[in-house]
Amino acid sequence: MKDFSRNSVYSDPHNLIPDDGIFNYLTKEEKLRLSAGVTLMTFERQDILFKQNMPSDHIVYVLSGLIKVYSGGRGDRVVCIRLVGPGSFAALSSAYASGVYRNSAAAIEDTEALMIRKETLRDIAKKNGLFSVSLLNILGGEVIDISDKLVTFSMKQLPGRVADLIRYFSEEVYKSPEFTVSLTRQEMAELIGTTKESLIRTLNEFKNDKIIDLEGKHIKILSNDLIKVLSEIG
Amino acid sequence: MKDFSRNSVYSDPHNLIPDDGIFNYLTKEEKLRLSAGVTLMTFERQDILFKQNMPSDHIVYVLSGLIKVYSGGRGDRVVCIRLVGPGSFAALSSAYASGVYRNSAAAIEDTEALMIRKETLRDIAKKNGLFSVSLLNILGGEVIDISDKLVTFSMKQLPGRVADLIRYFSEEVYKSPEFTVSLTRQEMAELIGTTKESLIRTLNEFKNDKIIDLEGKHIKILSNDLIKVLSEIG
DNA sequence: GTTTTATGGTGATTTAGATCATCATTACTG
DNA sequence: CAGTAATGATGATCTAAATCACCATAAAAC
Repeated sequence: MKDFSRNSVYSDPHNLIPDDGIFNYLTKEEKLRLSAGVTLMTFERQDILFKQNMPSDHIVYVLSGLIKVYSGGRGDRVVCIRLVGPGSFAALSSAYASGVYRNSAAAIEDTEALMIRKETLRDIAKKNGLFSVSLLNILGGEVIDISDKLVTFSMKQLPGRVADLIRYFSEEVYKSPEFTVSLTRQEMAELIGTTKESLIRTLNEFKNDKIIDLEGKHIKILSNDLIKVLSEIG
Repeated sequence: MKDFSRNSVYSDPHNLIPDDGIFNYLTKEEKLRLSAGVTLMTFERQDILFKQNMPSDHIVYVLSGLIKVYSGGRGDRVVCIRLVGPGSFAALSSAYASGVYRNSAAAIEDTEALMIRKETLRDIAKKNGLFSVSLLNILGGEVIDISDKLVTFSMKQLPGRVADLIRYFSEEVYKSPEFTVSLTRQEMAELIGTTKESLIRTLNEFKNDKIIDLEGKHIKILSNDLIKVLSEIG
């Protein structure tokens, strides 16, 4: 579904539009038109890609790196809605259902991304049914992912949520049972709706129970079965 | 955005497809084709429209009444993801991003709905760009709504969530500052991720504080300002 | 290199809201 | 119309996790 593979999908230096996934549905001519509405940008860790309530002119397509989409609420509390890696879009829903960005986004790792003018993308989608069906698939997937997260948030308690987080990292973001996270504890906590203190405690419980190996930002899953059980019983 | 007006959008008894909203983007011929893949169904309160994990053959378009889309989790805990009233779709995301229904749906009030074969809808969308752009707008709106709910769930505490619930009823479902809910306290609780006991207590606090008038299922907003403040401070 | 600012980590305390128990009331059902 | 089931309501208790208050590193800035 999502492609968070660790390297860039950007190949031909003379055409900004990657020969990849959804863009395969575009004709050569459409790619050219789209390319004219695209800017290639690089971001360093902590750089803001867009901010909540700003007019949403662009859709983001991540080529390499990793970004977080989050919503800053009252006070200094923050909820991280999702991570977006190579081959995935951010702000697609804002482009189709809002004149402003409904969330903020910031780079977690150094990131290369295409900023696609939303008007250009929408014009092309209007005329290319297969392309818009692909966009529908993507947005449908987003609805499902966020719904699942909503269910998780209101039903599972901390151990289950932390197990989910580890599964998310190993299955979708880093695609390995052993990985080095590029997020701080604070950011990890924001991803599962808790505080850094509670996250740290739960991670250490997992370590003591030999479910994971933990050294700073390096995590190794020792018992995938236990992780799955914890994730399922909540 | 959503149309939860209390009466049916279904008009012409000889054509199943309403002359309404998104269906205006279809040609006469497309309406006929779509109509061939549509069944008009009526449901009574508590009837199931579809269940989580069943193969998703149909999309639901509500003509009259009210349904809830929910996710049954571990144990007997349930989270209600959203209500769907006249003029809105259910299971659209499942149709585009999953072979099975990712949630369940049940009628809250007696409901008339069109069951639209998802293959037919997708075929038509593939060829009609304006129609699929409308679907993109709808799915984009769903992403935004659920994201907002996720943020609410992880940031606001009960008074704020109950205030949100009252706003949701008055602004989007019943479209009046005074209304009679067709949901049980249990169902209201499931909509904001709490228990019926806690919901009842909070509603009574609102009543004692003269923020609402409450008599059984009949609710009247006495101070919209306070509701808004509560909703905003969380 | 030394100060300052982020981050990681821990224990003690507090608290919102879940859970449990019980009863009243309404509404289905035979 | 009695009897059972579903719903609404309240009080007492319990608990998971937030909050608060620190300190230890690690990383950035001067």
